[in-house]
Amino acid sequence: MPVQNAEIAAMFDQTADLLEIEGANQFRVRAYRRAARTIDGLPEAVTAMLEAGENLADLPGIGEDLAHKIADIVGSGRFALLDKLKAELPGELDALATLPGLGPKRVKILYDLLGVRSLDDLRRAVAAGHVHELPGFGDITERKLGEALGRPVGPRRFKLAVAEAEAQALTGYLGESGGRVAVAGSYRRRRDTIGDLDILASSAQAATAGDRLAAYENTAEILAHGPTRTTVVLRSGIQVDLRAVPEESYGAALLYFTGSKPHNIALRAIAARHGWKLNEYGLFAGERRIAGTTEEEIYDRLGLAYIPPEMREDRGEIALAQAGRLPRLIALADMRGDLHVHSDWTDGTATIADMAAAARACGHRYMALTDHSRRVAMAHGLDPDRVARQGAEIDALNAGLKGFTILKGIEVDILKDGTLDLPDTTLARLDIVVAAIHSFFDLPRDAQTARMLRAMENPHVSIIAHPTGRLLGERAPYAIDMDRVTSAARDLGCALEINAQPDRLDLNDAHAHMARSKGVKLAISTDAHSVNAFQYMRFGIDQARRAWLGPDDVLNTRPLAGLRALLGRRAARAA
DNA sequence: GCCGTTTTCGGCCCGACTGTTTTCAGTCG
Repeated sequence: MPVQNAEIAAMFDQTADLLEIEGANQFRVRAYRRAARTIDGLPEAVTAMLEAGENLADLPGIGEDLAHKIADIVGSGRFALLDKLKAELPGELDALATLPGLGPKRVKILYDLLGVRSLDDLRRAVAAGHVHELPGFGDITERKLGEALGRPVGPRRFKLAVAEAEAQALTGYLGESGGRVAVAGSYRRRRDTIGDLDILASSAQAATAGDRLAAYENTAEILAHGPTRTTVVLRSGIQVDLRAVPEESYGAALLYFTGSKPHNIALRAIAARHGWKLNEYGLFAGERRIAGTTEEEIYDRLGLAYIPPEMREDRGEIALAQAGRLPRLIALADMRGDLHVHSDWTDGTATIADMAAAARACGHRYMALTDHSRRVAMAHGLDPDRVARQGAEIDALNAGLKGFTILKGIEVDILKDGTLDLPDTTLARLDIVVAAIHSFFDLPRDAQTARMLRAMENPHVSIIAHPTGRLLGERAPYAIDMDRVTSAARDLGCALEINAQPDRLDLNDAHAHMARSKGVKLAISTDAHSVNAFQYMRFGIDQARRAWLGPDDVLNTRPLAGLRALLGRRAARAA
């Protein structure tokens, strides 16, 4: 099986971790991390790029040396430098460094002086009281490490929708004291999950915001509390970092704390090339502040078009902003319909009429009713007869609707062998066919990919729903070769879905970006099972913007006639 | 290890907070 981009990125990240522990040149460490981000964000498989004769050294952050190393990894499946580092630093030292308060230097001290190689080793050393005697350690550090070891391991991430509810309550409370309050960080970049909330407060008495956060009723623990920065953990477990900044630095601080970190580093490098300095207080020429009140003036001064937060990942957006060629990103207002909707005919909670009314209340002009097919027995999936009867009900409803249309659709199951759960004769009578996998999640990668491709080859299939099957925090995506799936989607004229359910957000941003770069059309749909679920559309829009999608990339920005034309083009191949 | 409006070597983003120190290193974002 060819080496995946994510595997190469993981190897480089681990190499960076271990190099750091060894005390290697920090810029060499950074080079590996940057290369890992580049590889991870590529729209195409590295193996395919090499086969096509492309020079990997042309990629940002990858030079001759790393290009050769990547080629070696692709050829052998192994990375010699990483193997060597693992031999020199056995155990799970990189995992140790994820504990709060432990970085590369202290991990090295623990390893050198106490032989600590794993979390269990450290647990024993703390219990034995050996840690506080080490240079650079003390009683407080030892106690905090003991506490951290007692908690579940791994950085906890929260779904965007969960973080949003928490953030809105908190900013409402903080805003009561006056001044501006904004949530920055990965929340503002609209990542699908959020590690912590970065909140910016600007007011005449800026420092009081920190005091208010410390006194917030949902604050469970105060980790740090200084004049400009306060860090707490809320009862929900979400960590909150609050920075209080003066009004004239608001834009610089918003830019800085929105990140991403690689984006900031790239901006600072541009500032440095002008002989300027960019920090969270402004853009400075010597002592003189030349920008900082707004993000816009900083981008402008650096010779860049304004980059929307969702694009700030250092995935090529800075070069586009320099050239004035940033794409016009899709917005919620562009959406004209929803193409994945359930009713109480299967596992939805509302009637078709009520769902249509709710979709219409969102400003939509159409919705595709796509209930489950018979294979999903638990949801009372539709057989051909019920599909026909449902179609009659939709005809009757449409006759009474003005300015809104219910499209006849189905979410048909993709069976284990890639055939579909309903006969072509049934599918042919529908306006739109959404196909999805709901079973056999653990097939081997090649088999799962072949299954998906076979389903896409059926010309009645308009859209593949939630193409990786992931449930955030609950179920990993099934093994599937998205490079091949997106290429097949392009070749076959089949669209892929960005499922807007906060638990799914599937395709994710990177895969949707890959699809867009190949010219594949996407549908952004809520998979609504209730009237309130149409509100989820905005989370799908978030991920679409992170994937650089514009209105033209998306099926359901089209007026109904335009949508029918696009769907018809696919169906015409069937005839 | 990368990279070039400082162009093939010598730089590489920058500041706050904590704990362990007694002027600062490490960590974090």
